Amino acid sequence: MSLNRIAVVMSKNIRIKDIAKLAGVSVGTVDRVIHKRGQVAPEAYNKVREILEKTGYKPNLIASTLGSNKKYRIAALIPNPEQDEYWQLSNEGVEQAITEWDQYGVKVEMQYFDLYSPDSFSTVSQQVLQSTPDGIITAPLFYDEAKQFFNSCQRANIPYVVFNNNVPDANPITFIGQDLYDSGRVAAELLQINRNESGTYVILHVYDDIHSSIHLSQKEKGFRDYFEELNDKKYNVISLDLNTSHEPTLEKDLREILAKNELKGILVTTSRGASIVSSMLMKLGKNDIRLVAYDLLKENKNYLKKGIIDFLINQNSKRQAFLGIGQLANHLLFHKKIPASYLFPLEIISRQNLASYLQAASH
Amino acid sequence: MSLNRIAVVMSKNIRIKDIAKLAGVSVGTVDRVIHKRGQVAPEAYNKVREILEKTGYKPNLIASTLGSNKKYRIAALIPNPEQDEYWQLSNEGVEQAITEWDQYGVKVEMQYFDLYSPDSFSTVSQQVLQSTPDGIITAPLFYDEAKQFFNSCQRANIPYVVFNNNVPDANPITFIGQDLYDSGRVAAELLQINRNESGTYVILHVYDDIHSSIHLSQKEKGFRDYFEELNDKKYNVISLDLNTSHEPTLEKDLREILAKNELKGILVTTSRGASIVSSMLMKLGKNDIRLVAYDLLKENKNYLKKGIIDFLINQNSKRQAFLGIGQLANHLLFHKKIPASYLFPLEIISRQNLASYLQAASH
DNA sequence: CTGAAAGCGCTAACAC
DNA sequence: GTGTTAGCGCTTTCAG
Repeated sequence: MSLNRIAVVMSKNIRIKDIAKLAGVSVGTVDRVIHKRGQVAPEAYNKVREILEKTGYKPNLIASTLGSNKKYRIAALIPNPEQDEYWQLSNEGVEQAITEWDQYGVKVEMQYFDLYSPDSFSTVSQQVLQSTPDGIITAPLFYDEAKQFFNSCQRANIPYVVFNNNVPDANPITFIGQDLYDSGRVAAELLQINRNESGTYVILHVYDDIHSSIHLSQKEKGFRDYFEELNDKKYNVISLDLNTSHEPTLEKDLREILAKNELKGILVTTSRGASIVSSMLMKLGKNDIRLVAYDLLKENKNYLKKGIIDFLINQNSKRQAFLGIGQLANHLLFHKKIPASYLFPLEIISRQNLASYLQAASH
Repeated sequence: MSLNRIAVVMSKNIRIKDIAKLAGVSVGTVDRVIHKRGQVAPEAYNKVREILEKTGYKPNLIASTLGSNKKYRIAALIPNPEQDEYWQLSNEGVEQAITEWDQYGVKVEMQYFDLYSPDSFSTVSQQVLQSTPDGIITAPLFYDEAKQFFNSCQRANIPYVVFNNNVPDANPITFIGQDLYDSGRVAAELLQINRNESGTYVILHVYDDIHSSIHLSQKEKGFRDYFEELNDKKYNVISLDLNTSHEPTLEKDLREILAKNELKGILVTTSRGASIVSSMLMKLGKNDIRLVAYDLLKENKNYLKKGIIDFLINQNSKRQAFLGIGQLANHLLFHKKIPASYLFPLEIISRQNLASYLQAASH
């Protein structure tokens, strides 16, 4: 019975058993060559490889996971969701992933660190390492501490995925996030489009913290480049850091900025910075100033509906976390090839398409 | 040994075997009550149900599919992809689904009908029925023919999902598409925003075919409502049908329309209608007219990059088809509850975020 | 270095 | 009605 004959007769998927028979060895040996585990005589090895090629054998992943009956533990190292609504969304993504992957024997343990404390990150990351998970997902907010953590992971041979923002030389199995430079460009476009009058456009980093500076400066670069490429002197771009959490100070600073007559548009780079800017704009009755901000936070959605915020750019941290865990699980469970990075589209949300996004998020 | 005790001791997932032991029956019986197959004594039935509840039993889908070793055939009844790039995208979605679901024993057979021929749809749909697939996915472009087809499906007890556009009383297991009314509103907003000068906004149905009229009129309604709600006489909205495929006629008509001085913005409702409008705008050097169109067709992407098209609204027909098959497969394989409709977000694509979408589409 | 065999959790045919 | 059992395709011990 020739190979061809077989291929024709049983167009059914070919099994390890079939390979074994064709190669004149046992399933055990075939398994050994497929997974490179254990020693196999060169002769047998070559024969099996050959048949594997010829038949185009594709392992049945379902049977594989069932057979190995392995349980995997993934550690999710993220900022405390109670500190910030943006991170609450990430947390929801993790929770969604937990239910999704539970049936495959993948458990996800959440580990929260203090959003504002590098030390907290270090401490918790140590704990994570000590628990020797099979995989890790994290958002590396603090450069130095993250770097050290990743080194430890590499030494311990634990695969990790990075989401939200990347850091140089992180070398995760995959990075999940957005192109922040383009994000800044999109924001600029939304503010400027159709607006041919001269005027000032300001980019505000509200509640900015040192750790996110790289993050935000990329947005700023995109924002500035967009206007520069227009090559039109009538557009004036300025950027401001309002990195205090003292509300009165913030309000005072903002009041000054917003008072400028020639102010045409504002981009707030931090997702939770948008609400205070919105409320000030509302108080001052400035209806002709365009406002672009980030993410579907509760307040942001409200100000979008009211028409104070004109556009939101969705960073989709929920899906980022969900997908990150999915990638990790696929890597662990099915040994799937994972792309080095998965960049999310820059979703533009206005009052008109908000509902469509909210609804889609619920599935 | 109390239930509690067990829950604590083995936080491992509970198996059918465990249920059987706890209920004092065999796995066969448990299986019968879970799947309502075969007769079970009321007593046993209740006991098992009770244990099922108490333990919160979740079937292991992996084992389930492996054990049942069933093969499913899904028929995808879509327009010939060679006739239209939009449908080519759907076709790609189907192909993607094929590789995705192959390992689960789900085969998808594509059946093409002529995009412009209701009769072709009828003929092909007959063939599909005769092949008695386990599930069907289709885009019901022709109302009467689709209606009849769905009736037949119901009689044959074949589950079907509808995507792209819905028709009244289709009653699919799920509908996958977009909110077209909101789609029109989004388009209007993108044309009008920041533009405070008075002027005319036109909605063009290019190459419109009778069959898609409901489809397009919903977009038109959204478009008109947006402007009406602005309640400002300075905006003038008109709509035009250019339902000929005779290019010279089309060009002549277009030239007339575009010549109007007060024309500020155009929405082209059909995805492939955008390119001719774009090329005319370019030829006439009309740079101050805003253009909004649909979908990431090759030409549309080019005109977007060139700045002729300002925004594209992405209908994502590729993902629609992919997801539709996914829903069907989940229904067949895992008996998962499927939402009655899955509405896609209205994605706004500009020159600035185009790359982010193209890249995301490749994963 | 290799083969045999016992699982993984669920399904479904079969016997009683 | 119900229990038993042989698979599904792959993994992983355990002899030899």
